[in-house]
Amino acid sequence: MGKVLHDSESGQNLALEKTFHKGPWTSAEDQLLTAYVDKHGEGNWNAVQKHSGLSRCGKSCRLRWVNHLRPSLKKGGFTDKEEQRVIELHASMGNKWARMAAQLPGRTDNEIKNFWNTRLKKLQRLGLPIYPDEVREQAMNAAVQNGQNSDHHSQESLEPDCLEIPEFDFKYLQLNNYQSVLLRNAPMGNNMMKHCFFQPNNMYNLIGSPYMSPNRKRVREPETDFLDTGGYATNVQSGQLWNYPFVEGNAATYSSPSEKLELPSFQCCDPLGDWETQHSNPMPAVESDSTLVESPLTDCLSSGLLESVVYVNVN
DNA sequence: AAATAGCACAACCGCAATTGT
DNA sequence: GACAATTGCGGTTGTGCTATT
Repeated sequence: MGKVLHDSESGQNLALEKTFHKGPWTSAEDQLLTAYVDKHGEGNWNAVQKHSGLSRCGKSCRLRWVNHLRPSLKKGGFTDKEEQRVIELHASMGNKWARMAAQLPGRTDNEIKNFWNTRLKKLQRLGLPIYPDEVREQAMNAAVQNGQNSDHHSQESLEPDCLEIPEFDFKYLQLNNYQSVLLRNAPMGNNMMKHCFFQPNNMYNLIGSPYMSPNRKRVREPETDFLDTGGYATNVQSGQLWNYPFVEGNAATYSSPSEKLELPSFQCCDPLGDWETQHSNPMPAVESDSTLVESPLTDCLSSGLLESVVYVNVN
């Protein structure tokens, strides 16, 4: 890249201004950055280009180091255990990639984010639930317990700086009685019912956001776009407990101009009404990300948790 | 063989928080 | 306290590879 000319006010005097190289990193650049960090340590990233000869901005250097060059990074795909952990963490804290990465040694937020988004797309395309059955079961159990114990929202439990995340703690999940009844009374064979309930948005809206701390002020996106009715959400428009099918495939792309949902809401239907009716409606000829029905499980799926998700749906 | 879709990954961007002056 | 610089985070996009049609 090199340099770019910037017009001065008059447009006559052109000054050379340093710009930074973009795009994929070369091994030479990696070496320069690694050498710099070895010598000076992490941090002060804007000084890198000044002292190392790298023509990269500080942000880019930091990102490269954190995501690729750090010696502690784990290489290779996610193990089943790591997958499980990611799912649990996501169920617990949402799109808090950095926090999730802190719980997964050797993994970066970017890795986790990519993993999750890929997984999400895949599941959405298949019309499958985001969270495996066992995760949902745990959540439901916790929800039932919470129904008996209202002390789940203690100040202590909301302590923001408490980054220590329980193995899989759904104690923050809150369900009101109505939802609990719904869950308990859902027909056993009606997986759709359960799926609806534990789709991401719902899950998120069930969470008391314990990690969005008062101290840690970073509040970049609304925790929910739904009415907060005490730990769970209702659809603003319909007043129902369920979200309507969403249209865009990716969580990140599902947003209104003014506000963003943290997760996609591709939940199905009116749970109180005629799920059967809706479910029996002819579906669009072409399946898209906005298609919410469970599609025939003809796709070949990768091994691991995803398969288990498929399995529970088939049965 | 070419076109297309899906996937995995890398990197950039904008914004907000934090830190330094 | 105000401002600027730096850092960190999450969303998004681009690219290359592979599988499928």
